[in-house]
Amino acid sequence: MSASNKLSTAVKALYFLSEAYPEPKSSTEIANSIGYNPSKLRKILSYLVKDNMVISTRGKNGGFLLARPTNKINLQEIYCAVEFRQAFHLDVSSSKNDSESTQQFNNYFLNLFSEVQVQIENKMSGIVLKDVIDKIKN
Amino acid sequence: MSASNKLSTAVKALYFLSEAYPEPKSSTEIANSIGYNPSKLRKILSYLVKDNMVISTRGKNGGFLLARPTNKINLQEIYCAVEFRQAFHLDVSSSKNDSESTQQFNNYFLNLFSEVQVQIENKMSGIVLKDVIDKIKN
DNA sequence: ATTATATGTTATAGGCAGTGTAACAATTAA
DNA sequence: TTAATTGTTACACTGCCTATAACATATAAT
Repeated sequence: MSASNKLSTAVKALYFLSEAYPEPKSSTEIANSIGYNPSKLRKILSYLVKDNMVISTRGKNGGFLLARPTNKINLQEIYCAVEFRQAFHLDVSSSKNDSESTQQFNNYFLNLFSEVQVQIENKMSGIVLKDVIDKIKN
Repeated sequence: MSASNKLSTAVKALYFLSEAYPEPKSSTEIANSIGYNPSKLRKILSYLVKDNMVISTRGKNGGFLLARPTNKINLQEIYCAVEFRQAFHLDVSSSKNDSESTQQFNNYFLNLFSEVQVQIENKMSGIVLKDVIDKIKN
């Protein structure tokens, strides 16, 4: 992948917000709790805001608030929000003057990897934030 | 992943060697054919030699030769030979002074991703070089 | 033996992405 | 009006991959 530091950071932040709910929390508070840089965290949280998983309010006493119950947010959604590349993405070097067979190999791997990508997406879609939280709490 | 330029390059080279068999081919010949740098290609081929998929002979009239029939080489084996990182590898930032819940989240994703990794390995193990060649030849 | 040729390995320079941090603009509640 | 907070941009640093060259090692042919 490189399986997304951003994904796990987002999940940790969402967990923190779910525990704090309904009190909004600042990026500094969250970052201190999960051991991350406030500025980078704001960037990640801004993606979650755009995809309606988190509500943000600026200004004094502002902060971030969970927008949905934890069983209405799945991992695939979080992943897509924070990471633009597919989890399992293709990286074959290709140019126009490749031979025909080279291009066919490239296409073969393109298809193979998109199949794998679908499997991963299905798996992650089936896991909601609540599942993860329940599991780590034992 | 980043799904391995090296993997597809190795497969292209193995295909070229299977067509040339039993005549050995030099890294320069192969590289020209598949559009790659001879020096980098030698590095990749050296891994295939170590894992007994290819035989190399140095010196005049030397070169590379396929060591096994194409139905006895699978994609997973090629991948492991040329790429050290797992196809789907974990990259969570962790340090000693992480909170307990942070560590639990890290472990959760570690497990999740290793499950996915097993799925990918199973899929790639089931595909032999011959399958790929047959498919690209239609 | 010598030579030509090929692999195997090391080195180097450049690019590109991710990281960690700071700084600033935009916004808003008090 | 002010203080606080998000949202965004910038920057230096690192690490990894790429592309290429150069050199050490080995070997078949002569």
